[in-house]
Amino acid sequence: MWQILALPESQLCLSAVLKCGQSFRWTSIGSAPNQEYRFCLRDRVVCLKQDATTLFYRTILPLSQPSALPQQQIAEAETLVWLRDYFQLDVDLQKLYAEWAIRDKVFSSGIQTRFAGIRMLRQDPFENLISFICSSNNNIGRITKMVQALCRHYSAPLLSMPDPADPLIEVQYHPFPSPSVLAAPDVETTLRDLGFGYRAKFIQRTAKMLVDTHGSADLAEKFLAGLRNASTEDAREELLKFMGVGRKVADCVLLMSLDKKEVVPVDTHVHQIAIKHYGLKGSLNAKSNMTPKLYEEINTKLVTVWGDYAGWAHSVLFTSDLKAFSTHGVEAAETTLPTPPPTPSPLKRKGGVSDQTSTADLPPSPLAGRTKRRRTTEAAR
DNA sequence: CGGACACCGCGT
DNA sequence: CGCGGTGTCC
Repeated sequence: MWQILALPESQLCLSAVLKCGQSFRWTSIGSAPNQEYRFCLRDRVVCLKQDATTLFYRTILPLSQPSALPQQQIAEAETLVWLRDYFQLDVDLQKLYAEWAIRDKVFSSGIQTRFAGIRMLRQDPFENLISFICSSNNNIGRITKMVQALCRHYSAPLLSMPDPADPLIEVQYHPFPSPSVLAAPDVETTLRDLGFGYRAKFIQRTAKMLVDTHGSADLAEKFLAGLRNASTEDAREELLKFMGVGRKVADCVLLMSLDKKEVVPVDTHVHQIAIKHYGLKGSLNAKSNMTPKLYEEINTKLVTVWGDYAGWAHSVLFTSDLKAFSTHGVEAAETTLPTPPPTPSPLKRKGGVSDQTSTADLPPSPLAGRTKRRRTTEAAR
């Protein structure tokens, strides 16, 4: 039943951090052995699980007949191809980490070992675009709920299965809705009622603009995916045309969906990291507005430090700074390093400047120990 | 062009 | 009050 997901480096199974795009959820595959993580991938639900040494996957097809073994094998083969694409397994991550460690002391002193195996996912452009439109003035926990509400409300469930943690609960797996569905005029009102606030209009307008411009949802999605072949500057220019998409959101989509590996999205959080570790001017206390000029300044600096995969490096630093991962890999680092740093995280911020990454911002991780599980019976992919 | 300011709702 | 910002106005 379970298939082996062959990995280019063993560390991935132990400490990969997966940001499941549409659910906008950070989770660590390695943090809770043998727990399942599931998400919709195109026409199916994919389950991931890992033991001490290996990452496994399996495929659940909708309406799948009990037998049909050949069909299942074909599906597993397809899933493997898609997972390799989704995890971008052809990118040699160890080589990248080695380069970052040479270029950057922050990497070589702790981060490199504690946060090994973190790779950028190649996420669907449309769902990622909408997810990040939701992210303005917002925190991860609420963004996750909003995107799940979007899926639950605007797409039919692919299938339903018992919750791995509690088999008495059936979980419905909804794919991300199509642009044409979200383009309907009444979507704005509905999303407002669902608590999306001013972002309701952005989502509806963006979806409508996509469908109107390209004629159909299918062509719209093909257009977005086609931006993978455009230059970073051209692709960014296209993204900035959408309502609710500024520089930060555009850069997130460029990096996480459009293969622009060098792009470093700058938010207040990254700003703090840049000040603390990379000599950017600014105060850790005063919240200065992010001007285009300052954005470029930070961006340029970080690209200079990290090189042409700067966006990937940024993801590692970002994860290491999340409170939910503040103790991640600390013990491993202590046993490996002769002189371990006394602080749990070298990047840990001080003071109450922007404490947006408290654990309360994060939804319960499906692979982390479940202490308090929400009663929701549906899961957006 | 850069600098204010509002924007929704939720958590602290 | 502030949040992993953006549109709009001046």
